[in-house]
Amino acid sequence: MKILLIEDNINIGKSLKESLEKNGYELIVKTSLSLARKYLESTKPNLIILDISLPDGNGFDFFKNVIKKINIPTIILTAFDSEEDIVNGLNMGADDYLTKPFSIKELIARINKILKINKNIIKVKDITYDFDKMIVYKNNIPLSLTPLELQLLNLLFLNLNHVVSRSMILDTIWNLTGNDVDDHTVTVYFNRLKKKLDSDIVNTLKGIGYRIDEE
Amino acid sequence: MKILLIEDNINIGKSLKESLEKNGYELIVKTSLSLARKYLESTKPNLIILDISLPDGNGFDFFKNVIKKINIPTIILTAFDSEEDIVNGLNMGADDYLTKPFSIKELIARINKILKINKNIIKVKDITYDFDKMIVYKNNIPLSLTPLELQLLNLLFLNLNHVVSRSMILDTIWNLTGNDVDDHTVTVYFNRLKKKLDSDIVNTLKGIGYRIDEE
DNA sequence: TTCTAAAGTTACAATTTAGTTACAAATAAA
DNA sequence: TTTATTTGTAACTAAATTGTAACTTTAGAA
Repeated sequence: MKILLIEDNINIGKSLKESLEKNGYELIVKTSLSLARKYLESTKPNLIILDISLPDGNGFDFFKNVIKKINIPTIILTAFDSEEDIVNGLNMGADDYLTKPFSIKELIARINKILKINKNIIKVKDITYDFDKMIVYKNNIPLSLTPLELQLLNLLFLNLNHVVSRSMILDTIWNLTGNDVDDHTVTVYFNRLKKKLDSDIVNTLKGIGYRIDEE
Repeated sequence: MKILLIEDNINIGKSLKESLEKNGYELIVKTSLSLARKYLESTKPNLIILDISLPDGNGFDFFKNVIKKINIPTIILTAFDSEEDIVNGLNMGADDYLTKPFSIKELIARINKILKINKNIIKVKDITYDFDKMIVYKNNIPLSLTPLELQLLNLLFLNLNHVVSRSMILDTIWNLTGNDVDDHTVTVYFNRLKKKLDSDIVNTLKGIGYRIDEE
């Protein structure tokens, strides 16, 4: 498990590296937002620990503009301990917010919790979908889906509990801005997908789209 | 959303009740573990806020022996602020751990996070409308509406507390700039919709339009 | 209170939509 | 190159949705 620490205080970086490695994590430390951004271009860590006050900018903005888009769980770790900052950080979508000075053990406990929750595996009824591996299992037995079927299912799982419209599907999977496109293709694909899944996890909303619900 | 607070300090109970109710939550307060246990026999709240030091026992044990078994998300809220207690509480499986004195706003932000509050749900009387799933529930039982009926209702919910005129309906749903269009179609649709909803949430304003009011 | 226009109600035929199956073209693998 | 797999299209079926017409009721103005 890879954790990225964005923090300019070198002492914190050093002591965290030691503690986290003892707990089986790999810690990468970046001391500025620009270095972090560069790192994130080529690597996707499992979790980010983010300081707010950094030499080349503000962590809140970085969270909103960069991290949210690539969807990596984040703990904000900062000296900014005002109620407003904490509430703001949490409401922005940070998975946790810790104020300095902090307990390393507590941080590790909170990291463990978040990584446990943010497993990239979703199970709905008898179907298990692994986002990282892009594998679909039915009762733990891998299904063989074609690339397009997989993309389709991926889109549905990415929008778990949300309706995905046919036009969005055509747009995302076929890169077509649905106007005079053959709409039936979507129907046929869902038919194939449903047959392979042999499970009623895919809901059809006539005239609207398709949806998978969490249980 | 029902939240159970297990806490013997009556002042905390009172101020939390007020704040949480402002945020759309229902708070039930129990001042001892035995009372809480009794309550949990007949009801399943969506979240529990648990104090540790209670007149008839220890919150940690209660969490392990009672709450974990019925699997309800829990925030531990206590004066026990030692690193050991915090780590212990989190590792036991509590969803969060806050120490007293605490900020009510932060608590609410953490509650929201845990409940993953979906702001895209509106409830009016016995009808619940889920914008994400595009489902309408009557007393939590899904109604089967046709696409146009759903669009119609969607329009009314989007304009909650505001009148939607017939011409706007024709314009939005039927893409017609209402002139010589058959106006009665709208009437018929509202008739069908009202019949399915079997609830008096849709108000008719003769000569003006239709409206749904928040409670 | 009466009258009238607006809204409610019911029934039905026409249309739309999704599901299904089959097949040929395109692509990838042996 | 041959073979297998994947992909897009077409034709058909079944079912639900939709719009209209004809008739009734209601609310508010005169």
